[in-house]
Amino acid sequence: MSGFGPGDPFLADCPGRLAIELIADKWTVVVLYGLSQGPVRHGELLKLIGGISRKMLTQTLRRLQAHGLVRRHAYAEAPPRVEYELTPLGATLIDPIHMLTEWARANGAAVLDALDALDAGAEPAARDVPDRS
Amino acid sequence: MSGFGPGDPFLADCPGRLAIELIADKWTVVVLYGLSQGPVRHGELLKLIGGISRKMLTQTLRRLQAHGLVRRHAYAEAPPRVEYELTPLGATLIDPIHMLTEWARANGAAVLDALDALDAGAEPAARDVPDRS
DNA sequence: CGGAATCCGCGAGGATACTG
DNA sequence: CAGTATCCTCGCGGATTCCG
Repeated sequence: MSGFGPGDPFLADCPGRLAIELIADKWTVVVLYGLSQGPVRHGELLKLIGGISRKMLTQTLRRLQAHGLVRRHAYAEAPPRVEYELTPLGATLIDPIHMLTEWARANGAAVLDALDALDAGAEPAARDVPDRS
Repeated sequence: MSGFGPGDPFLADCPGRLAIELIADKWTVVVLYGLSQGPVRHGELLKLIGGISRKMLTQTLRRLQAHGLVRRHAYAEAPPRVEYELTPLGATLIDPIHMLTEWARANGAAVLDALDALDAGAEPAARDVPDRS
Protein backbone atom coordinates (compact mmCIF):
# COMPACT_ATOMS: atom_id res chain seq x y z
CA MET A 1 0.00 0.00 0.00
CA SER A 2 3.02 2.19 0.35
CA GLY A 3 3.06 2.62 -3.41
CA PHE A 4 6.68 3.47 -3.92
CA GLY A 5 9.65 2.13 -2.09
CA PRO A 6 12.63 3.93 -0.65
CA GLY A 7 14.39 3.65 -3.98
CA ASP A 8 11.85 5.37 -6.17
CA PRO A 9 13.68 7.27 -8.89
CA PHE A 10 12.09 10.62 -8.10
CA LEU A 11 12.74 10.46 -4.42
CA ALA A 12 16.45 9.84 -4.75
CA ASP A 13 19.32 11.21 -6.78
CA CYS A 14 19.12 10.02 -10.37
CA PRO A 15 18.73 11.21 -13.97
CA GLY A 16 15.01 11.58 -13.37
CA ARG A 17 15.62 14.07 -10.62
CA LEU A 18 18.01 15.97 -12.84
CA ALA A 19 15.27 16.21 -15.45
CA ILE A 20 12.72 17.36 -12.90
CA GLU A 21 14.99 20.03 -11.54
CA LEU A 22 15.71 21.15 -15.07
CA ILE A 23 12.10 22.09 -15.71
CA ALA A 24 10.78 22.68 -12.19
CA ASP A 25 11.93 26.26 -12.30
CA LYS A 26 10.12 29.55 -12.10
CA TRP A 27 10.86 30.61 -15.68
CA THR A 28 11.49 27.34 -17.46
CA VAL A 29 7.86 26.25 -17.52
CA VAL A 30 6.67 29.54 -18.97
CA VAL A 31 9.44 29.65 -21.57
CA LEU A 32 8.70 26.11 -22.69
CA TYR A 33 5.05 27.04 -22.90
CA GLY A 34 5.98 29.97 -25.07
CA LEU A 35 7.90 27.69 -27.40
CA SER A 36 5.21 25.02 -27.50
CA GLN A 37 3.45 26.43 -30.55
CA GLY A 38 6.41 26.77 -32.85
CA PRO A 39 9.59 28.78 -33.40
CA VAL A 40 9.66 32.13 -31.64
CA ARG A 41 12.02 35.05 -31.76
CA HIS A 42 13.96 36.15 -28.75
CA GLY A 43 12.32 39.56 -28.57
CA GLU A 44 8.88 38.08 -28.97
CA LEU A 45 9.31 35.89 -25.96
CA LEU A 46 10.65 38.83 -24.04
CA LYS A 47 7.57 40.93 -24.68
CA LEU A 48 5.21 38.01 -24.45
CA ILE A 49 6.26 36.67 -21.10
CA GLY A 50 6.03 39.79 -19.05
CA GLY A 51 8.12 40.08 -15.92
CA ILE A 52 11.12 38.21 -17.28
CA SER A 53 14.38 40.05 -17.82
CA ARG A 54 16.53 39.61 -20.92
CA LYS A 55 19.17 38.04 -18.77
CA MET A 56 16.92 35.36 -17.34
CA LEU A 57 15.34 34.64 -20.70
CA THR A 58 18.69 34.08 -22.39
CA GLN A 59 19.96 32.11 -19.44
CA THR A 60 16.91 29.85 -19.38
CA LEU A 61 17.07 29.28 -23.14
CA ARG A 62 20.76 28.47 -22.91
CA ARG A 63 20.19 25.93 -20.19
CA LEU A 64 17.41 24.25 -22.16
CA GLN A 65 19.64 24.27 -25.22
CA ALA A 66 22.49 22.65 -23.32
CA HIS A 67 20.12 19.92 -22.13
CA GLY A 68 18.93 19.21 -25.63
CA LEU A 69 15.40 20.55 -25.34
CA VAL A 70 15.78 23.69 -27.44
CA ARG A 71 17.53 24.53 -30.68
CA ARG A 72 18.83 27.99 -31.54
CA HIS A 73 18.72 29.45 -35.04
CA ALA A 74 20.65 32.62 -35.78
CA TYR A 75 20.14 34.30 -39.15
CA ALA A 76 22.97 36.50 -40.42
CA GLU A 77 20.87 39.42 -41.53
CA ALA A 78 21.00 43.17 -41.37
CA PRO A 79 18.73 43.35 -38.36
CA PRO A 80 20.04 40.34 -36.46
CA ARG A 81 17.36 37.73 -35.97
CA VAL A 82 17.38 34.70 -33.71
CA GLU A 83 14.72 32.08 -33.37
CA TYR A 84 14.29 29.32 -30.85
CA GLU A 85 12.38 26.11 -31.28
CA LEU A 86 11.86 22.87 -29.43
CA THR A 87 13.97 19.89 -30.44
CA PRO A 88 12.18 16.55 -30.92
CA LEU A 89 13.15 15.74 -27.37
CA GLY A 90 11.80 19.06 -26.19
CA ALA A 91 8.59 18.48 -28.10
CA THR A 92 7.87 15.46 -25.92
CA LEU A 93 7.43 17.94 -23.09
CA ILE A 94 4.58 19.81 -24.75
CA ASP A 95 1.87 17.58 -23.33
CA PRO A 96 3.08 17.62 -19.73
CA ILE A 97 3.60 21.38 -19.91
CA HIS A 98 0.16 21.97 -21.31
CA MET A 99 -1.40 19.86 -18.59
CA LEU A 100 0.35 22.01 -16.03
CA THR A 101 -0.63 25.29 -17.62
CA GLU A 102 -4.20 24.20 -18.09
CA TRP A 103 -4.37 23.18 -14.48
CA ALA A 104 -3.06 26.59 -13.55
CA ARG A 105 -5.57 28.33 -15.77
CA ALA A 106 -8.42 26.36 -14.24
CA ASN A 107 -7.33 26.47 -10.60
CA GLY A 108 -5.40 29.67 -10.24
CA ALA A 109 -8.43 31.40 -8.83
CA ALA A 110 -9.03 28.63 -6.30
CA VAL A 111 -5.44 28.89 -5.10
CA LEU A 112 -5.86 32.62 -4.71
CA ASP A 113 -9.08 32.06 -2.76
CA ALA A 114 -7.36 29.66 -0.40
CA LEU A 115 -4.73 32.28 0.28
CA ASP A 116 -7.29 34.99 0.91
CA ALA A 117 -9.35 32.73 3.15
CA LEU A 118 -6.26 32.24 5.27
CA ASP A 119 -5.59 35.93 5.54
CA ALA A 120 -9.21 36.74 6.28
CA GLY A 121 -9.36 34.04 8.95
CA ALA A 122 -6.03 34.53 10.64
CA GLU A 123 -5.52 38.23 10.93
CA PRO A 124 -8.92 39.29 12.30
CA ALA A 125 -8.53 36.44 14.77
CA ALA A 126 -5.86 38.53 16.41
CA ARG A 127 -8.76 40.76 17.39
CA ASP A 128 -9.72 38.67 20.42
CA VAL A 129 -6.18 37.98 21.47
CA PRO A 130 -4.52 40.27 24.00
CA ASP A 131 -1.99 42.03 21.84
CA ARG A 132 1.21 42.75 23.65
CA SER A 133 2.60 45.65 21.74
CA MET B 1 -0.18 31.14 -36.67
CA SER B 2 1.02 33.00 -33.65
CA GLY B 3 -1.15 30.77 -31.51
CA PHE B 4 -1.41 32.93 -28.44
CA GLY B 5 -1.72 36.66 -28.24
CA PRO B 6 0.05 39.17 -26.10
CA GLY B 7 -2.51 38.67 -23.37
CA ASP B 8 -2.15 34.96 -22.83
CA PRO B 9 -2.67 34.23 -19.16
CA PHE B 10 0.61 32.42 -18.69
CA LEU B 11 2.67 35.03 -20.34
CA ALA B 12 1.49 37.86 -18.15
CA ASP B 13 0.85 38.48 -14.47
CA CYS B 14 -2.30 36.69 -13.36
CA PRO B 15 -3.64 33.96 -11.05
CA GLY B 16 -2.44 31.36 -13.53
CA ARG B 17 1.12 32.56 -13.18
CA LEU B 18 0.80 32.51 -9.43
CA ALA B 19 -0.27 28.89 -9.64
CA ILE B 20 2.59 28.01 -11.97
CA GLU B 21 5.14 29.64 -9.74
CA LEU B 22 3.67 27.83 -6.78
CA ILE B 23 4.51 24.42 -8.20
CA ALA B 24 7.37 25.20 -10.57
CA ASP B 25 9.85 24.86 -7.77
CA LYS B 26 12.74 22.51 -7.15
CA TRP B 27 11.17 20.69 -4.20
CA THR B 28 7.47 21.24 -4.71
CA VAL B 29 7.12 18.80 -7.58
CA VAL B 30 8.87 16.02 -5.70
CA VAL B 31 6.92 16.64 -2.52
CA LEU B 32 3.62 16.59 -4.39
CA TYR B 33 4.72 13.39 -6.05
CA GLY B 34 5.43 11.93 -2.65
CA LEU B 35 1.94 12.84 -1.50
CA SER B 36 0.24 11.61 -4.65
CA GLN B 37 -0.37 8.11 -3.34
CA GLY B 38 -2.00 8.98 -0.05
CA PRO B 39 -1.26 10.42 3.40
CA VAL B 40 2.38 10.36 4.38
CA ARG B 41 4.16 11.16 7.59
CA HIS B 42 6.64 13.98 7.80
CA GLY B 43 9.56 11.71 8.62
CA GLU B 44 8.69 9.33 5.83
CA LEU B 45 8.89 12.07 3.25
CA LEU B 46 12.12 13.22 4.76
CA LYS B 47 13.77 9.83 4.35
CA LEU B 48 12.02 9.11 1.07
CA ILE B 49 12.98 12.22 -0.80
CA GLY B 50 16.69 12.19 -0.27
CA GLY B 51 18.57 15.43 -0.46
CA ILE B 52 15.89 17.57 1.13
CA SER B 53 16.43 19.13 4.52
CA ARG B 54 13.81 19.16 7.28
CA LYS B 55 13.60 22.89 6.92
CA MET B 56 12.85 22.87 3.20
CA LEU B 57 10.39 20.01 3.55
CA THR B 58 8.40 21.78 6.25
CA GLN B 59 8.63 25.07 4.39
CA THR B 60 7.38 23.50 1.16
CA LEU B 61 4.53 21.70 2.92
CA ARG B 62 3.53 24.88 4.68
CA ARG B 63 3.41 26.81 1.46
CA LEU B 64 1.28 24.16 -0.21
CA GLN B 65 -0.97 24.12 2.84
CA ALA B 66 -1.41 27.88 2.72
CA HIS B 67 -2.37 27.64 -0.94
CA GLY B 68 -4.96 24.98 -0.24
CA LEU B 69 -3.24 22.01 -1.87
CA VAL B 70 -2.25 20.11 1.24
CA ARG B 71 -3.91 19.35 4.57
CA ARG B 72 -2.01 18.74 7.78
CA HIS B 73 -3.12 16.24 10.39
CA ALA B 74 -1.47 16.27 13.79
CA TYR B 75 -2.25 13.46 16.21
CA ALA B 76 -1.81 14.23 19.91
CA GLU B 77 0.02 11.05 20.82
CA ALA B 78 2.91 10.05 22.99
CA PRO B 79 5.31 9.92 20.03
CA PRO B 80 4.02 12.95 18.12
CA ARG B 81 2.77 12.00 14.70
CA VAL B 82 1.91 14.26 11.80
CA GLU B 83 0.52 13.26 8.47
CA TYR B 84 0.07 15.24 5.29
CA GLU B 85 -2.34 14.58 2.50
CA LEU B 86 -3.58 16.28 -0.62
CA THR B 87 -6.78 18.27 -0.44
CA PRO B 88 -9.37 17.72 -3.20
CA LEU B 89 -7.86 20.72 -4.94
CA GLY B 90 -4.40 19.28 -4.53
CA ALA B 91 -5.59 15.95 -5.88
CA THR B 92 -6.40 17.60 -9.20
CA LEU B 93 -2.66 18.03 -9.58
CA ILE B 94 -1.88 14.34 -9.44
CA ASP B 95 -2.29 13.78 -13.16
CA PRO B 96 -0.14 16.71 -14.30
CA ILE B 97 2.52 15.79 -11.75
CA HIS B 98 2.58 12.20 -12.85
CA MET B 99 2.93 13.22 -16.48
CA LEU B 100 5.92 15.30 -15.53
CA THR B 101 7.55 12.61 -13.45
CA GLU B 102 6.94 9.97 -16.08
CA TRP B 103 8.46 12.21 -18.67
CA ALA B 104 11.47 12.62 -16.42
CA ARG B 105 11.75 8.89 -15.86
CA ALA B 106 11.62 8.24 -19.59
CA ASN B 107 13.85 11.08 -20.77
CA GLY B 108 16.23 11.72 -17.94
CA ALA B 109 18.90 9.66 -19.63
CA ALA B 110 18.46 11.52 -22.92
CA VAL B 111 18.90 14.83 -21.15
CA LEU B 112 22.04 13.54 -19.52
CA ASP B 113 23.31 12.36 -22.90
CA ALA B 114 22.73 15.78 -24.44
CA LEU B 115 24.78 17.32 -21.68
CA ASP B 116 27.60 14.84 -22.12
CA ALA B 117 27.56 15.27 -25.89
CA LEU B 118 28.10 18.96 -25.36
CA ASP B 119 30.99 18.43 -23.01
CA ALA B 120 32.55 15.80 -25.25
CA GLY B 121 32.20 18.01 -28.32
CA ALA B 122 33.16 21.36 -26.87
CA GLU B 123 36.11 20.68 -24.64
CA PRO B 124 38.20 18.47 -26.92
CA ALA B 125 37.51 21.03 -29.65
CA ALA B 126 39.81 23.30 -27.71
CA ARG B 127 42.49 20.86 -28.89
CA ASP B 128 42.94 22.49 -32.28
CA VAL B 129 42.48 25.99 -30.99
CA PRO B 130 45.54 27.97 -29.96
CA ASP B 131 45.08 28.14 -26.24
CA ARG B 132 46.18 31.40 -24.77
CA SER B 133 46.89 30.50 -21.17
C1' DC C 1 9.28 12.86 16.48
C1' DG C 2 7.88 17.19 14.45
C1' DG C 3 8.76 22.04 14.17
C1' DA C 4 10.55 26.87 14.94
C1' DA C 5 14.28 29.98 15.35
C1' DT C 6 18.79 31.54 14.35
C1' DC C 7 23.01 32.23 11.79
C1' DC C 8 25.20 32.65 7.50
C1' DG C 9 27.16 31.83 2.81
C1' DC C 10 26.35 31.72 -1.80
C1' DG C 11 24.02 32.05 -5.91
C1' DA C 12 19.70 33.53 -8.21
C1' DG C 13 18.22 37.21 -10.46
C1' DG C 14 17.15 42.36 -11.50
C1' DA C 15 19.14 46.92 -13.48
C1' DT C 16 22.17 49.04 -16.35
C1' DA C 17 25.34 49.85 -19.97
C1' DC C 18 28.11 48.28 -23.68
C1' DT C 19 29.37 45.30 -28.16
C1' DG C 20 28.19 43.43 -32.83
C1' DC D 1 17.77 43.15 -32.22
C1' DA D 2 20.47 39.76 -29.63
C1' DG D 3 23.89 38.93 -26.25
C1' DT D 4 27.34 39.81 -22.65
C1' DA D 5 29.48 41.95 -18.56
C1' DT D 6 29.28 44.19 -14.23
C1' DC D 7 27.33 45.34 -10.01
C1' DC D 8 24.46 44.67 -6.15
C1' DT D 9 20.91 42.84 -3.38
C1' DC D 10 17.87 39.60 -1.40
C1' DG D 11 16.34 35.36 0.00
C1' DC D 12 17.08 30.31 -0.85
C1' DG D 13 18.58 26.82 1.55
C1' DG D 14 21.86 24.13 4.65
C1' DA D 15 23.52 23.37 9.61
C1' DT D 16 22.52 23.75 14.13
C1' DT D 17 19.97 24.29 18.27
C1' DC D 18 16.04 24.57 21.33
C1' DC D 19 10.84 23.69 22.33
C1' DG D 20 6.30 20.66 22.44
